[in-house]
Amino acid sequence: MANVFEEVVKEYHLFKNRDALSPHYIPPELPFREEEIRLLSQKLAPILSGKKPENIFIYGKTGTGKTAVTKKVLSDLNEYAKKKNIPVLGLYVNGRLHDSEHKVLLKLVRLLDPTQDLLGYSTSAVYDRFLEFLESGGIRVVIAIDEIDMVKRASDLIYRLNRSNDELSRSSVSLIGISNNPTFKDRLDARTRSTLCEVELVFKPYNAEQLRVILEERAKEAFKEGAVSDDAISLAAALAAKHSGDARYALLLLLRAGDIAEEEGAERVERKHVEEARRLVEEDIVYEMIATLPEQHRLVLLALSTLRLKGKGVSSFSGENVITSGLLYSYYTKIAEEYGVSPVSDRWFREYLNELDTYGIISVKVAGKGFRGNTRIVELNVDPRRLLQVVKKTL
DNA sequence: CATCCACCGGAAATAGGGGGGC
DNA sequence: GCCCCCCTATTTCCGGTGGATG
Repeated sequence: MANVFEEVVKEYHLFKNRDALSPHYIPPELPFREEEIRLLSQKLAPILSGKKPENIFIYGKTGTGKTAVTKKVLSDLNEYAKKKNIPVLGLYVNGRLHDSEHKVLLKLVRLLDPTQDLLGYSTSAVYDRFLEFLESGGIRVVIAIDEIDMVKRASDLIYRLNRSNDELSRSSVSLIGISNNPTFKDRLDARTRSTLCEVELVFKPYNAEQLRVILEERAKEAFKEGAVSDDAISLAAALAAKHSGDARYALLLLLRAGDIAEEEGAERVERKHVEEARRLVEEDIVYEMIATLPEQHRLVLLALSTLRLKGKGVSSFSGENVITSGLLYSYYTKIAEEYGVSPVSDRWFREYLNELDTYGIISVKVAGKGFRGNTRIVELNVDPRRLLQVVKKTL
């Protein structure tokens, strides 16, 4: 038998460096973010002459380059400081991965000194070690906390880190908070807000033209010469522009389109591959959302898709089989019991239906003729089989 | 036409969980 | 550590809607 890996590991014929399209890849150049880079580095520059930079709050929608710009500036800062032998460090922490004060502090200590393992120590012990380390080396740090809105009790963390400047004489701590949640800032108490938001940077979404340039540049990295048509790139750019100017989405489209083209052995990535990729990506987003829905919502969807697949429903005056909310409710209660979950009241069930409707997963409409009063019928907007798979996996 | 039915959705009551003050 | 308060999720209550029914 031939080596199994001969089969599985196949050569790409279109991709040169597929990773260049991955969301984690930081390109050497960040087009259309020169101004943001300049501002950010300018605000951080005092740290190189022994002064504490102001704290900075960065806000912008997903895929506007916040993370890439911050990482780029921090890595340049580190590089420069190392070269000039200045005790300065830029640290990057993702708040989604380290979602509590304690976890962030642990991560910081580990970044400063990978040999330290403070698992199991109290928060204040970790904090003390952190300060000790800074002060002993006279190190000034900039701490960037990405997706800071995901950190529980973020204001405590901000307050504590900022206050550490009172206890440090030779060193300092500056913060960069990054968020794409517009309500995060408002949710902070006034004191924390003024602490964190000494300087504010807003990243605007890219437009279609800018996205096209970004994609072209990245495609040069990722694909072999002539392996992508201009059409494909323009379409991906246009679609992403509609998708609130999200560059990450644009890159994902191109990546998936590339995969599809590879798969079918096409000569080039064409428009149709991007169209196909878009369907896939869109679906993925929907099913991802479904998988992370609260349990009760998923049970409602489970009940609905099961009914649909069984073809059970009430026939309307036009002869179609439709599902009324009342019918669905009684079936949902049954399903919930089966899964050992106590069903919610019919009133709240109706709220669920409305929510799922605003998400676009289902549609509810007043039935009109053939049904009493304001009875509504429920329709499923996604494939019931796939939904069933996704939901059952999570129950 | 009067009444019924099946459901809609607002408002108030309640429960449960977490944070903050002492 | 304890208790209270607040916020959110949910239930309870109930008047409303509009076609069906006889």
